[in-house]
Amino acid sequence: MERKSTVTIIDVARRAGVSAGTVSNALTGKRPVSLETRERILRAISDLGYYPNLVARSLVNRASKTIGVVAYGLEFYGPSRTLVGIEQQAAQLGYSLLLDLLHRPDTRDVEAVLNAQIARRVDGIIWAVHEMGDNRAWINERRLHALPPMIFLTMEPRPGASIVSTDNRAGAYLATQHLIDLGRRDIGIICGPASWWEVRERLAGWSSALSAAALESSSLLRIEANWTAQSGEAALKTLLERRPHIDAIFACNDQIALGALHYCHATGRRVPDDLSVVGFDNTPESAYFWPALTTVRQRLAELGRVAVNELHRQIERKQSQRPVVPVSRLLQPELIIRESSGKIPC
Amino acid sequence: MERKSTVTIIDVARRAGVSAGTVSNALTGKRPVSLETRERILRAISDLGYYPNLVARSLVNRASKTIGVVAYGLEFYGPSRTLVGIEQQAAQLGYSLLLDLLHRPDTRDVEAVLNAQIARRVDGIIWAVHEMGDNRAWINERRLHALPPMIFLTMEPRPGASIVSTDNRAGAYLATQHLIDLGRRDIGIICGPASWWEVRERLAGWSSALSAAALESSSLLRIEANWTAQSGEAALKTLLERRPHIDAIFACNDQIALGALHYCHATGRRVPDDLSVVGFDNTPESAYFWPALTTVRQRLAELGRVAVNELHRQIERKQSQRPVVPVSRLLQPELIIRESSGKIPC
DNA sequence: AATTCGGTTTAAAACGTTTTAACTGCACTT
DNA sequence: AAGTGCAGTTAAAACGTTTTAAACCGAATT
Repeated sequence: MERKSTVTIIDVARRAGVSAGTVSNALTGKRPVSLETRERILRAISDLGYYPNLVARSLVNRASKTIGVVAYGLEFYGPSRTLVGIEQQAAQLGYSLLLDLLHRPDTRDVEAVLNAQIARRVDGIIWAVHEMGDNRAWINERRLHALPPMIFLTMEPRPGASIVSTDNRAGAYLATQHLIDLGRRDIGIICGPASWWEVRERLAGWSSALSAAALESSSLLRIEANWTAQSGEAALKTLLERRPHIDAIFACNDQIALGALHYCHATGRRVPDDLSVVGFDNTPESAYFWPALTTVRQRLAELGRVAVNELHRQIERKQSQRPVVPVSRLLQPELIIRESSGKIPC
Repeated sequence: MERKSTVTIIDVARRAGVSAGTVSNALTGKRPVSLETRERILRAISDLGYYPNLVARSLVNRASKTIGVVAYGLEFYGPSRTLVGIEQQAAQLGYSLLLDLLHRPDTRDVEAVLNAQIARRVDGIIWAVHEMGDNRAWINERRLHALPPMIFLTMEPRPGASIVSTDNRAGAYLATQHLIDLGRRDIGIICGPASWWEVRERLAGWSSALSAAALESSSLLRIEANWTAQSGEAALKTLLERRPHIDAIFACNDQIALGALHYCHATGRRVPDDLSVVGFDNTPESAYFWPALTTVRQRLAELGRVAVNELHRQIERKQSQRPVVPVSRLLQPELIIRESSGKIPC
């Protein structure tokens, strides 16, 4: 069990009185090795404390059993939760993770990071940077074809691209419909930056629920925040100055909702009676906001796991020379009803 | 700029009418190449769209420009924030990150993950799993000596180990002293699991501040929670049943504090008048709790950056055959005073 | 004129695996 | 008795770099 300076497959071969190729075969099981020599080899391996050098293996295999992950905003709940899901499933399937973070989400110039990952011979890439602005301008079918298999998270459908995403539109619809069902009639939305695709989807869900109920969804009821509690508080203030009789708010994430709750407390508004509030994400803390937050649950870890599974399938197809067909998946969110939303008091 | 199936350094050499070694020299700059041939080489590189294969480079260099990160609990604020710091500084210094997550924080059997990282020839490892129970039993000076350079986060000092950590004891002392200064006399603590080293440190800080002020720090004033808001709420309930006249709480993280606030609201206690609450971490949301939370700020991203810098230094020393001397660093936290703590009302 | 020298360049040998193609025995057919 | 197959093994050739040791060349020194 001693780990010497560095013991190679040749040392093992020598000690087992066999050739390096045979040791390799015993290890990978790709071709048969007699029981007796296998045992001798295994003993030699444990005697010497041999552990195969995966770098050398990657070089000859032209595959590294590594998935590249490109992410942004890991300090936020959504992305980090998703990463956990990615790692779990990757580990399950025997992959390691090579992690790169973008420092700005709207980076158009992705060549450097893409090249760095490819240079390390990742078998596939999960692009976990949300779509916003034109940070997807570099994607086209021809380009994708020249790259290793890729899965994009949270992105507008595009020919040739495999996408895994929460159904944001459905989630926003659920939240809004819930408020309508409670008798709310003036339902505002505090959304994230409209340059984000998922925000536009949530806006669409909100406004289609309102239209279906013949309620107003004018842009006067809509205001942008930047995902933080601070911006949520400021947004609600502005919105209420503009439309004082708003009786419900759909906040596009739980932090924004938290800021909104804070503003209500500070100005003496009662939640849910005067103003009902619904968030999005179902962060663990949201159940302990005051009052406990009604919100839309995304299965973020599941998102990551699904992405890895799909990527794995594509990698296997590619390595066996079969054609890779892009597949996209939409995950359905779910409404969690708590105490920040309620009927209009009589 | 065409990316062919795979273009190697030999293709470049051929096109530039030069040997592979010279291309390598031009690229790495390790030995001189005449201006004229360098230009020819660079042109060939861009003509062919060549990008060096880092796997091959790692094999011969026996160094991968990769840092291994072993973490736990990435879905929580602390660890994910730290990881962002690690990534930033690593990218700055030209390292990639190989990420492995433990699924249980108290895993004693770390051989598998350690071996996997070493097999991929990481240049160094950041062990970002907090110390708890005996999950550090495997560490000893001899063992460390046989491993690549390692930095441990948040761990009790040990001979031979390099450690980077927040000064948890000092942070707890700050929080408690603040409550004492406000005139509070019955100061409880809701801590995380006492098997965690950082929790024991915070307990020590709390009790030493109380002792210094000649106040009680009996175990009746102390209760454990499991870091979640839910457990924080339950803990405060129990604590108040046991000691009804408690007038201040130091919560060992912001989530626990959130749960405590929630319980106060639910039972009609006024914060900060009836009960002052101080948290730990300074999560972005804590400023928007109701009331805004007084808390202890840890510089988590900085923690990660410091760890990478120190690891980098050790890697360089090791690669140039100089002795690697372990170095530990304690980062000082800072008290952020908001509205959840206040003087005893007259 | 012969020697030395420093800047460039190169062919070949690593790095540690897997794969290929060939070669054993040996049992089984014909 | 010769041929066929098959399980097991091996030496050598990849994989795509960097490094080593040697060689080259023109200028400067003796």
